[in-house]
Amino acid sequence: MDKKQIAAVLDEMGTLFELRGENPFKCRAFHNGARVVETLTTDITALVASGELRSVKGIGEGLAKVITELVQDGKSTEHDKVRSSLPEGLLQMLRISGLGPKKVKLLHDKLKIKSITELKKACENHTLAELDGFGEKTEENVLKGIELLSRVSDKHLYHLSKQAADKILEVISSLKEVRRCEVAGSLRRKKEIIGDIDIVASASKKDSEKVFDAFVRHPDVESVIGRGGTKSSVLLRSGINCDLRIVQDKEYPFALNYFTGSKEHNVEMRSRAREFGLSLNEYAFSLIEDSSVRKAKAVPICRTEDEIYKALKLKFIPPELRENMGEIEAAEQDRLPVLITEKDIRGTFHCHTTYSDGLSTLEEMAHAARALGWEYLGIADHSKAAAYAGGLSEAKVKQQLKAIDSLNDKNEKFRIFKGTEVDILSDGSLDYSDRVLASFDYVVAAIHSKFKMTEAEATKRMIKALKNKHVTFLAHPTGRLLLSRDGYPINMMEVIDAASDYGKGIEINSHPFRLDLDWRLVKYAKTKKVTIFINPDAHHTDGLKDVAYGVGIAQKGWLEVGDVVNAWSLLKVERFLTSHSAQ
DNA sequence: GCCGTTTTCGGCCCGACTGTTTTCAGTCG
Repeated sequence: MDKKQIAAVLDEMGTLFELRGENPFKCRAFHNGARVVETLTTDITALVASGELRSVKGIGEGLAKVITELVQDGKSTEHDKVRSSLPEGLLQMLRISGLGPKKVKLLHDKLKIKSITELKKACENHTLAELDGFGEKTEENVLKGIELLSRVSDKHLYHLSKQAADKILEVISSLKEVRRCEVAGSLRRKKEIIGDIDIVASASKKDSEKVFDAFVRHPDVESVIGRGGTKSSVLLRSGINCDLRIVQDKEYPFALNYFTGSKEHNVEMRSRAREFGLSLNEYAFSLIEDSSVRKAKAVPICRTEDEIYKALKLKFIPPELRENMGEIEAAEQDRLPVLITEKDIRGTFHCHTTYSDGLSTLEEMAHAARALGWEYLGIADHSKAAAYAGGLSEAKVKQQLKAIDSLNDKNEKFRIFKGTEVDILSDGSLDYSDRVLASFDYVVAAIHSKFKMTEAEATKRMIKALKNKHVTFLAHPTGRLLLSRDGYPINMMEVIDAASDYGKGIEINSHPFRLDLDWRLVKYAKTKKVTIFINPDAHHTDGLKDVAYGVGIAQKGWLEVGDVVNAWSLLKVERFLTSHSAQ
C-alpha cells in the first residue's frame, strides 16, 4: 500500500469511529494521522522498516500499529473490524450536505436506515420527522441533498474554479460598498483540486445586504443555498459552490487568513497564538484570561495578513505554502523560500507543433512565445512510436531541426531549442537511437503506453530511461489526469532519487488536467536537488499560458528561481543544456 | 488516540448557520 491508500484507510477509520460514536479526539487523531501520512516526505515503507514511524508527530502507538500492518500486509485487522461493524451505505450517506456522523448514526440506530435509497424512502414517507431533532425541513433538505449529490461534484479542477471565481470577484470588487475583497480557501492556496470557492469581502454592516444582493443576482448563480448576516452560499451554473463572507474592514485580514486555511495551518496558528497569551479567530486577536498561560501585554491590531504573522513573530507565509508542511517553523527561523513567480519565467520546454499533434506551426509557437516576452522556446514533438500523435520519423526529425536552425538564424535575440518528447518503450529503452537523440539540444522522456504494469516494473522502466545519457528530464511523471485517471502505479520517491543520482530533471507538467509532478513531491525533489522544468505541454499557442498553473504548483513545492530551469537566462540555459547533453 | 519547557494525565481551535428547539446540538468550514 502506498501513502495515499494508507491515508485513505486512516481517514475512513476516523469517520467510522465517528459513526460509532467513539471519543471525538480519537476520531480526530485518525483524521489527522491520515493527513500526516499523506504529506510525509520520507518513504513510509522505510519508516516502518526502521521503526522510526513513532517519531513522526501525530503518529503514536495505535496509528503506528495500523500503518505497519497496512504497509506489511496491505490490510489492517482493526480497519476490517470497524468496517464490518457498520453498513457500507452509512459512509455514502455522510456525503449528503447537512448530514454528519451524529445524524447518520441516529438514523441507523433508530430507523435502521442503511443506505441513501432507504433514506430517500424514509423522507418521502415522512418517517424522518418523527425522530427527535429532525423535522419537516430536515426531510426537505436531505432530499435536496440527495438530488444535489447526483448532480454536483464536490471536486473541481483548479483552472475552472479560478475562472468561475474571477468572474464573481470582478462584480463584487467593483461595488462601491466593498472596501477589500479576495478569493480565499484552497483556490488561494492553488490546490490542484478545489472543493468550493470562498470569497472574503469587507464592507460596513449596513452595506452588506447590498453586496449580498449583487452576489446572489450574479448571472452565473444557479440557485441560492443559504443566506445569513455574514455569509451567503450559492451554487454556480458551473456546478461549483461559492461562499461569500462579509466582515468589517478591521476584521478583513483575520477573515482572509482564516478562510484561506488550510485548516491544519490555522490550527497551528491558533496554538502559536496561545503561546503568546492570545486567542486568534476569524475576526481578531484577543487576550486569554486564563492565568495558566503567559499573558500578552496588548491585543495586536493588524491591518494586513502580514501584520498577523508579524504579531506571532513569523515572516509572512505565502498562501501557497499554508499546508502545515513545515512553513510555520521556516517562517519562525526566517528560512522561507523566495517563491518563483510567473514573471520569472523566461521560456519553456516541451511544446508541440504541427510536425506532430500540435495545432500551431513552429513559427506560430515561436511568435507566441516572443509575444509573452520570453527569451526562448523549447519544441519537443512526439517520437515515432507515438503513432496516434503523429510521432516524427527520423527523416522528419531532420527536417524539423533544419527548420528550427533557419528560424534561429533569422533572430538572434530569441532562441528555439531543439528537443524531442521521446517515448519510453515498455522495456525502458527509448524510441530513438542514441545517434538521433544526440542531434537534439535536449531530450524529454515520457511514457504514453503500457499503463498497466506493476509498480515495480513501471518504476524500473522509468529509471532505466532516466539512466540514458541523452535524457535531460522526465515528462508528466505519473501520467495522471486529474479527476479522471490515476497515474500509473509508480514509486515516485525512487524515481526522484534516481533523477537526483543521474543529474536528471523532472517536469512540472502545467496542463491544468495534469499538474504532474505533484506539488507534494516537488518539495521532495527540491530536497534531493533535482532540477525542475515548468512546461505547458502546449499543443496550441494558447496553451503556452498554462505555464502559470505550473508556477502555482512550483510555489506549492517551495521552489525558487534557482530551482527552475526556465527561470534562468538564455545564456545559463544554453550552458546547462550543453553540459547536460551527451554528444 | 496523541501529546508534553504546564510531561504519563488532562486537554485537545473557534464561530456562524440551520433547524430544532425554548436554550441547544449538529454541521460546516
